[in-house]
Amino acid sequence: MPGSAKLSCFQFQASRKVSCAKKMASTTQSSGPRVRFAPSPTGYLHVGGARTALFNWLFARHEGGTFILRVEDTDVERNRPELVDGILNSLRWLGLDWDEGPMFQSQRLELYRAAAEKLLAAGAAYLCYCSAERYAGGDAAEAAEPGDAPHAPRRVTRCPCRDSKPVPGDQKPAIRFRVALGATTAFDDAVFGHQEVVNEEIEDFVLLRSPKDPGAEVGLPTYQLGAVVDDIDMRITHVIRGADHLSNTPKQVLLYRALGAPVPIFAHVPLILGPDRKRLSKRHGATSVSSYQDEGFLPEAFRNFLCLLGWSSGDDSEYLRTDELLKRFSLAGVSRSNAVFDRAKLEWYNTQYLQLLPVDELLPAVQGELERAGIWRAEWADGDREWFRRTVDLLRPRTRLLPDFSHWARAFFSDTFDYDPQAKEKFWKDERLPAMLGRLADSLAAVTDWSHDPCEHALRGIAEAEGVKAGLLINATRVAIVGQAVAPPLFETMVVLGQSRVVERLKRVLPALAVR
RNA sequence: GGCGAUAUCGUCUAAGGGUUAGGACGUGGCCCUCUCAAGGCCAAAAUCCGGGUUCGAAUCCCGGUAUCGCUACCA
Repeated sequence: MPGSAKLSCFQFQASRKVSCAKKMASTTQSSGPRVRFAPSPTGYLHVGGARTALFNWLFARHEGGTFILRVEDTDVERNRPELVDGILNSLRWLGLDWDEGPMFQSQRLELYRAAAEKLLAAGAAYLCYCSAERYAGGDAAEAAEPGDAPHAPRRVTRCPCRDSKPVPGDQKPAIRFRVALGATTAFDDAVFGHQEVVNEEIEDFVLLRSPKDPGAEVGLPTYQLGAVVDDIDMRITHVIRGADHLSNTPKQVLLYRALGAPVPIFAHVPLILGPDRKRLSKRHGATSVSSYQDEGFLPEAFRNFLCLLGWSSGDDSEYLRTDELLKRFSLAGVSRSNAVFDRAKLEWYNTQYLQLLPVDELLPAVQGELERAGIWRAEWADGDREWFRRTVDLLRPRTRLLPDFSHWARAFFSDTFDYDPQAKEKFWKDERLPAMLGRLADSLAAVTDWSHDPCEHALRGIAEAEGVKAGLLINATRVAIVGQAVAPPLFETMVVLGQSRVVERLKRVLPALAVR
């Protein structure tokens, strides 16, 4: 059996790597748990992956451990290296910072090959010359059209190469793990509890693929080998990942044992589903983190929402800021059943954060949005910062997503804005309005102390003189100065816009009104 | 087909043998009001089915069903 001699290779590798990665922070080496997030660059970071990353990150931070990032890019067919940056950016946007990595499996191939060779030498693995088709044996029916050809019950197929001395065929061999029969494999999952399977149910899974490249001696590692070898090498103590791996875990437990390494603690987290309770996929619309970023969600809101999908603090808290999350997070709170991704609730979280966040924390996000819209002005960052702050504060109870600041609230930041036809239709009906608004413009122009009450007095005075309800004039004025039916209370809006702008916009609108 | 996992309002979840089964989103109503939000109040809304164990079961056990996952030289 492989002893500590086998392990020493990994220990050496591990310590070398760590000392390299940590050469700057050489002071206090954390002794807490070590966890990792290991995406593969076959797409953008999707919400399921993001939540897995979040749980890992929360666990690491809560426990004072280390969060490691590893890119699992061993599938050359589906791999898209250019996607890595996007994944890293999404993690950064979510505020999930990592302590080590990103490591790339494609750059660590020798490690996996060495491990496979050792297993081979120890008899824990064997060479398999079968093509994938031949290995699958009589199971070709599986590829047939669904609906017909019911499956024949079968046990896991064992490759003929396993026992007989294999005859090399025309293709180079893959290396398969030799699952020991007549035993069971068990582990305790931190979320799903004790798991046990009889080894007969575990197929002799591939460790190293047969080389595609005619020149290559050995092939690329499969997920099972790569993940286990790396988790050993990186001294991962807790493997927190999606529940789709629960059924694979016994294979990995077998691998840890065969490699003479301690088995980490596994914690599988339930999957995220679409509204139809199918696994969340593109069919359900936006599934990538970046698309939510683009839509104008706040990362903290998104994080809060994601965290409460499949995890509960145990009490009734819904609104949990990051420090609160960090304080409370534990694997014990992770649910065992899959959760439906509920966009409406996500939006609710966003409105909550838009309103409850200290304004100053919101300003950079709003600035970013205005920049995107091309209406940001540099003076709002320094001289007029207080004005900007007040305006954002005034607007935010009515915002749901960041683009609201540059869409319906555009008139607060720019002099070029559109008038909503429905708003005009609704509030510019009365034929007395042109005259009243003209008078209001004059009256407002004469105000000396431009603030809430004088504005209100001016308007109500005119409404009274004309014998109309103040509301009529208020609503018409709102449309005139911001182009929208939806906006903050009128007199606060006036104060924020400033006297000259309000008067100018009222006058500008008069001709159009008179025509009606 | 085999193996595994899961099952509480439409959705996210709380209640680890004794509660009128709680909260949140969403939905409906009312209040507030200058539009629209926000906010406040109220309402409807659930223990998958069947057996056990127990004085007592959402909770423990068994069976069924449904759903999800794995069953790849994907991860």
